[in-house]
Amino acid sequence: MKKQNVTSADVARLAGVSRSTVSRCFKSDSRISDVTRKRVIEIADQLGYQVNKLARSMSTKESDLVGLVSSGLHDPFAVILVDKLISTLQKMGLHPILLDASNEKQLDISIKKLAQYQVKSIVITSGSPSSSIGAKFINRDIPVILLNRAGQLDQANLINCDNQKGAMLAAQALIDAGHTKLAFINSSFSTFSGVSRRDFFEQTLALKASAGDVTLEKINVEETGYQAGYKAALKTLSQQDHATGFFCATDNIAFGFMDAARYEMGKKIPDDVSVIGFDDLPLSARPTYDLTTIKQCPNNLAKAVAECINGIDTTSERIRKIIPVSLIKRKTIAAPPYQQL
Amino acid sequence: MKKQNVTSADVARLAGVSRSTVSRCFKSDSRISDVTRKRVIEIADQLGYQVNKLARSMSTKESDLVGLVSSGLHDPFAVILVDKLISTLQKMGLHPILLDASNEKQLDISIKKLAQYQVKSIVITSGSPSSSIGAKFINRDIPVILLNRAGQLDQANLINCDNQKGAMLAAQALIDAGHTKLAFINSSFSTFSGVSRRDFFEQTLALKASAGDVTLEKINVEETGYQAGYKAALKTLSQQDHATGFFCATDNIAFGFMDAARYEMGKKIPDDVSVIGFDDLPLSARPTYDLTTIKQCPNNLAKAVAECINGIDTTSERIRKIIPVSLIKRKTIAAPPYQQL
DNA sequence: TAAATCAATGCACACGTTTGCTCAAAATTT
DNA sequence: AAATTTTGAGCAAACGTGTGCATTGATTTA
Repeated sequence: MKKQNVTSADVARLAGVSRSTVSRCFKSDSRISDVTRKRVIEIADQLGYQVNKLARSMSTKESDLVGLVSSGLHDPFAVILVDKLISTLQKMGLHPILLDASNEKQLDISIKKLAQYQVKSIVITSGSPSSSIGAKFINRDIPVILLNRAGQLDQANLINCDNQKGAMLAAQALIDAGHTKLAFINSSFSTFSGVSRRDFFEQTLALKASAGDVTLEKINVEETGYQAGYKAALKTLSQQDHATGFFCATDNIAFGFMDAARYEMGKKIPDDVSVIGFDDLPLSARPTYDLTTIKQCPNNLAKAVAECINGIDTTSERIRKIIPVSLIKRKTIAAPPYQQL
Repeated sequence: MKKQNVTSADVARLAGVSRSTVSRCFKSDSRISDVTRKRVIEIADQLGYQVNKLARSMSTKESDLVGLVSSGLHDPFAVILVDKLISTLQKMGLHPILLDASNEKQLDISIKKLAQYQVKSIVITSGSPSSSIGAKFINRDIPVILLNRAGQLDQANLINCDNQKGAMLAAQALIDAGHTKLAFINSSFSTFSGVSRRDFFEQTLALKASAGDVTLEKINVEETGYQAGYKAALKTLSQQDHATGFFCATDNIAFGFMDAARYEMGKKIPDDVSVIGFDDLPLSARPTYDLTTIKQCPNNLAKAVAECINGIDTTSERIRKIIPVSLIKRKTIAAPPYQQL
């Protein structure tokens, strides 16, 4: 009992023109007299006619559809990023099909289907899809954009926030405050961003260490996000001679760390321990945490993706883009406590 | 320089069969000899052939695409809900196209495009799209599902959490603790859920009020979410004889309320004021808040949507579904302080 | 005024599937 | 062995649109 779709033929008949003319009325470039166009559009509206994009795509071999794969919306920064991505794409007239990558098996199936929809491009945010899957897309000439994610794929376009600069700023901030016993907190299921930050952090310290001596403890916990930070605090702060300056791979981890430090271990922040995060989530600015952190701007990341998608047609070059970060000073870093005489 | 798509004709040629046969090999129902099917599929795999869903949809007039409109991912509960929706739909072999409804104008355009993609159904989560838009879809026989949202549209399918029960439980909890001066906190840009909870809260109190006397203050603030709660606390707690039992329309509002109450107004929770929220966000269980709240289960909501989408083919009846809620007792409700002798 | 240019529109094929109908061969029944 | 049913597979039309080419009438140029 489905109502028959109203098609271009219908409006053509009513307008007394050919289907071609109707078709051209809905594209900007074609030369159609203003008077005809106006009449046709009017009749189309009246009939409730809508272009069938599926048919159009088939004919033009182009599509407004974009695949957007994210490993669930559990990580708060991922949420903000996806949100920005969606609205940015929408403004460009592109339509994202979302894919959940939490379940690797499901993902494998679904990602294939994405190709079946002839998506214009596929953007993979930090998460777990195996690189072999991305390769499949490249085989079919569907451009792949890796966002804040490892770049195993040679042919993919890469967009990353400046983890190196961020890690450097974090190191600098802790050292400037006088800390010498530092630690890096992360989940052992960490994403590319996490290990990248750790490596650059370590690297920066190695440079500084020549001046004074600075120790670095690398802590990985078999949890993710908030829970990882929580567990990490329990573990490390119970030790006799624990570190005093903590760089958490993400703000979310920092929240867990702070909560456990305060409520379970009775530590004061920043009096007893200093903490710095990465992301600058909205929650970080709230009085509960007031977290000093490295800000990466989702807007700029989204903008870069947009430019990348548009640019892909024109250039065959793979794009490599680094998005700047900055230090946001709040209230979780202070001088280390006066400990041993 | 686009690589030519490999089509069913290509695999047909190589397999020495007709296109029809290839087509039927990828559908379950048709009668094709096992040996042919196996050979065809093998060749298809080898060629990297993928069904072109656009073409298929055009032929079958069916689509795996589903429109999912949400007013941005700012509200934390919305995020969880959307997340569950995406993974649930994915499991069903459906592909959600996400639409951001924050910007009403953009939305109007984008939602039209959704129809152009011949979506199987469109689900609108709590948010702002005008009801007239929904009506457009119904005109085109695209089923509309309203999720936690007002049901102005007669022909739409409705799925809501049990706001009535929730409000009742909240009222009961506060009254049982001994509170008589109650308040309801909400954003003045509130969604349907918010006003619904308020109305049921008031209604429940009216019943109780016959027994003892209970006052209700309704507070609306010109902010949203966390900020609304924050401002509300500043405003109401500065008054001489303020309420002691607060029902916040959402957990997120409750967080703002608690933060302001504690850090700006110097109140202790639950010693000075009691708070109850709605949603049961993960954050509510953390020690920072440990918020007593009404839990609504995103899983069940998503499941209901799934069933609804599936059921729509078979029955022409509009679906009305209420999803149960429950009270989660934590640490933000206690007896009111001993105030006036 | 004849020739050349141009603007507006129609024709018909292409895009990649699905599916009702047809048909031949094989299998089964009488 | 003849008649019937079943099985496997091909033909061709349909889905709704875009677009190169052809056509026609109007306008400009020589």
